[in-house]
Order: sequence, then structure tokens, then C-alpha cells
Amino acid sequence: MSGKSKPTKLQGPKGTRDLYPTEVLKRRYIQNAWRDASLRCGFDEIEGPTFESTELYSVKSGEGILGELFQAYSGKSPNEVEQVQKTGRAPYALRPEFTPTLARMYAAHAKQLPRPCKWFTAGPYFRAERPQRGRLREFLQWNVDFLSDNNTPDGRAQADTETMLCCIAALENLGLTHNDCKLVAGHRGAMEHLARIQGISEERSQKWMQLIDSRPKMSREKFIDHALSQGFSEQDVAELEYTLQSLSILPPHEAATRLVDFMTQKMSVTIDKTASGIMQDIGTELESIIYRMSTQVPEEWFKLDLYIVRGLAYYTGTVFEALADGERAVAGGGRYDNLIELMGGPPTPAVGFAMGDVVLGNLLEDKGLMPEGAELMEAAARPQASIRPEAFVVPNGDEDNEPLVHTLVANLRRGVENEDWLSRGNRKPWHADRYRVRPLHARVSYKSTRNLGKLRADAEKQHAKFFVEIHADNKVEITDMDKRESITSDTHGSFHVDPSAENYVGRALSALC
RNA sequence: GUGGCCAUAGUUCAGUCGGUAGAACGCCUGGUUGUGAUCCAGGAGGUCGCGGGUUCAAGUCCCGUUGGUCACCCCA
Repeated sequence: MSGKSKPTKLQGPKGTRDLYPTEVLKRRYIQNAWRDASLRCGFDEIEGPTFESTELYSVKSGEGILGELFQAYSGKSPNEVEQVQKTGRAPYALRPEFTPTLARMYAAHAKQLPRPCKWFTAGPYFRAERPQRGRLREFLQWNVDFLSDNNTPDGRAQADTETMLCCIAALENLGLTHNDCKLVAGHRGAMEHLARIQGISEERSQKWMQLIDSRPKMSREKFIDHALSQGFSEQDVAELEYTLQSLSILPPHEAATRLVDFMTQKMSVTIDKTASGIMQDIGTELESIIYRMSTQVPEEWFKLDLYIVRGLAYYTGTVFEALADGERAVAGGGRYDNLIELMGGPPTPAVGFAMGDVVLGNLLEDKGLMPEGAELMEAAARPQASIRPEAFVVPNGDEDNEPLVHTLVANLRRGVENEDWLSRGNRKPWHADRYRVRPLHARVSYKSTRNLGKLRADAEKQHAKFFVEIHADNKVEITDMDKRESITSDTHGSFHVDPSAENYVGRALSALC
């Protein structure tokens, strides 16, 4: 420094944040909620590098992402520098999203990884966009992905449901209710078929999906203008509206069946039989999702809205968003059955979503759900969810028990809130007396077997602490996997699946763990 | 990438028609009071984001630039 010229004050780069002690705690509070939710839902934490080869993003992403990459190079070799100057493309890029890394990581070890593979990760991401409300150039994002090999309609539905429930679990952890925010799902696959029926070609489909995606943002007049400008006709829009409007007034499960009836009918006369077979599968899948959601979360949380298609090209099935008034989407995701293969991995159906800390933080502040002062310090240091699975729930014999497994697991993961806390006007999610039965890390087996020995082996492989069998009459038996002994009804009474029951199994488990 | 608004003390903001700087809170010092909470007195702290221009004179008007913010585009 030359003495004469005074040092200029350096500002942080555009779109970045400096986090002082209080903000760090607020962010930790959010991260903890994410981690807790994913752990309890049986997802394992992974981490990838924060920068990747630029190539990784060009494979799948196309212009959209490439224009907004922060690029990097080491500067160690002259030809590297030359290449950057020539092509304008550096060999590395700060990651703008996690999915390509996930695909890469999965592909590299696909053969030795357990199936299904349930992974989550939270960390910083970078996009060279113009910052605005809810969007910065560096932000924290939580990614949750469910990769499986079960490609039946019901298998997909189970993965979709679990993934969406994990998203809801985090929102609930943070004190958000279905009055603040909802999970709204559509189905890209169904909409693609609908487009085919309408005579919209596969080449124009991506444009059509982006158009549909934009519908909620504008008036009908503007929407039609927009459609015309994209090369679609007023007739196209009218057909779309006719189909979807008649469905939107129906309860979700009826809407799903009606949609399928409508499309298979159309297809049987117009196109081919395999298409109508696929449509049947989509119908089964949608019905299963709707049924599963209805048994695992209060129904107000979940809405079907086929206008939700999301802009990204690679979605193939269910797509969903967590939506709150006055904010951009809090979370978004969907099923991407072809992407892993596209990235050089084995064919792997998958579903996942991402949630950023910026919009979520805005929402929490607006709703008065961000703790401050002493409460913030305590809230940010709350005990974390158990990494080790606390309960491994299986049905015993009776087929009728199987739906109960999912309901019980959902309840164990959610915990039971105290009456006192619930009836208190100024209750906050971080208050110590929130739970009567704390949320637990609960897992299920994805094996198709009913053989108890094999299920027990599965539980052992996952290092579960307690093995939970559901018997007839909603009675539950618990086995301590470490001590290899049954917790008998003599010492603890017989346990029940009903959270309101005095001998609720979750209460026993939370005491034991 | 396009457009609107904004930038003055540590913070939140006033600042009229162009006449070289103000409040509140916070901070520091002293005093009162049964704590460190109240009240009183005093004090420190500003190249008005940065760079040009117009003018006798610019926080104020003009141009540029950087940053913030909001909307569009886009959404991983």
C-alpha cells in the first residue's frame, strides 16, 4: 500500500451474504430442521464437491444453466488459460445444483449401493443470476433424493410419497402449517400424454410444458397471448382448460380416476394400446400417491393441481412444489426416471426435490417463526435427530396390516404434540414442551418379502435399534435389536399403533431410545 | 440479459426552491436512583457509495460506475 492512496473498502461480491453471529444461528436452525426431517425419514447424508467439471453440467443442462455458471480454473497451466480466453469456458464450475453430482456419485458406485438409495445433502450452491427477493448468487440448498429400482406404479408412488412427506416434515418441524404453505403436485407424464392427445408433437412439448407452468402467473388473456406467441392455438388452450377444469372441482382421488378414464378412452380410439397401458399405470400411480398421502399427513397439506408441470425438461412423472402466498416456491422437485441413465449411470428411476434457505428464511420471518435472542440460541442447539434408526417397522403376516405400517411410520416420524402446547396461543415450534412423544427416526423395509427373518435381517443391516412388528388388532411388539430380546407385555404393557392411546408404541420407543 | 426505485452517523431514517449536516436509537463519560433496569447532563462519531459534469455554490441537478432492492426472463 502506497501510503498516499487510502485503501478502498472491499465489499462482498454481489448477491452474497455476510453472516454475523445471529444470522449464523438462524441458518443453523434451518439446516438442523432439514437434517432432522431427512434423518427421521430414513435418508442418509452425503456430500459432494462444491465445484465440478463444467462438462458435467453441459451434458444435461443446456443453455439455461450454462449461462448462469460461475466458472473456475486453476491458472496452473498455460493452455488452460488459453482455453478460457478462446472458448469463454473454464474447465470447472461452481455447482449450481446437486442433481448432476448425485447422478455422478450414484453411477460411480451403483453396483455396491443399497437399493433403494435414499440420500440427502445440504450445502452452498452458486448461480450467476441477478439477485432479487428469494434469490441470491450464493445460497444454501437442501436436496433429498430417492433412487430405487422398483419401477412399478406402486413402487413409484411409495417413493414419491415418502419424498414429499420428508419435505412436509421439514416444514412442520419449523412450525409451518397447511395454512401457511401447501404441497401441490402435478404429473408431468400425464400432461405429456394429454399433449399428445391434443396433437401437440413431442418436439414442441417442452415449450408447451413451460407454457402450462406459467399459467398461474398471469391472467387468462395474457396466457392466451403468450400461448399464441409460442406458436400454439387458442384451441389448444381451450382443450387444456376443458380437461383440467372439469377435474379441478373433484376430490383428488376422483380427479385421478377421471383423468385416466378420459385419456385412455381418447387413446383407445385415436392412438395405440401401449399408450393407454402407460396411462393406466399413471392412473394407478396417482391414485396410490393420493391414497398414501391421505393416510400419512393431514389432508389439507396436499393438493393435486395438474397445472404444476415445472419448467425443467427432465421430469417424467410426479412433479411438486411447496407453495406459500406471496413467495416464490419454497421447494420444488419431481420424478426424473431417465436422468441417471442420461448421465452415464444404470437405468434408475428416481424422485427428489430441493429447498433453498432464502425463500424459506423469508417465509419464516414473515410468519414470526424465526426465533430471536435467547430462544434462538436454544433453538439452534436443540438435540438433533438420531442418525441411527430408532424403529424399524414391519407388518406381521396379515396383508391388512401393511397400510398401517406406513401410517405408523409417518406418526413415529412426526411425533405427538402436547395438548398444552397446541392450545397455547403464542406457541412456537422451538418451545421445549412441544412434544409429548418426540419424533423418531423410523424406517420401513423395501423388500417385497413377508418373511420375518429376512425383514429382521434387513433391520439389522440398517443397524436399527428397535424392531417393531404390527400384529392383528393394531397391537405392536417391540424387539431390542442390540440385546436381541423382546420387550414383553409384562414389563411395558402391550403397545398400540394409535398415537392417542395411553400405550402408544411411539411413547414406549421414545422412552427406550 | 431488460426495466423501476434506492444509497446521508454504528443502525433506522429526515434534509424544503441548489446556499458545504440533522433526529431517534445505539455507543462513551459524568451525575441521580436500592444493581447492568429508570431519569438528567455532556461527548465521540459523516470525503452525504464511488468517479466525472453543470454552477459563484451540489447531499440536492445531469452522466457514468458500484452495490442494494423489486419486477421481467429463468428456475436446477
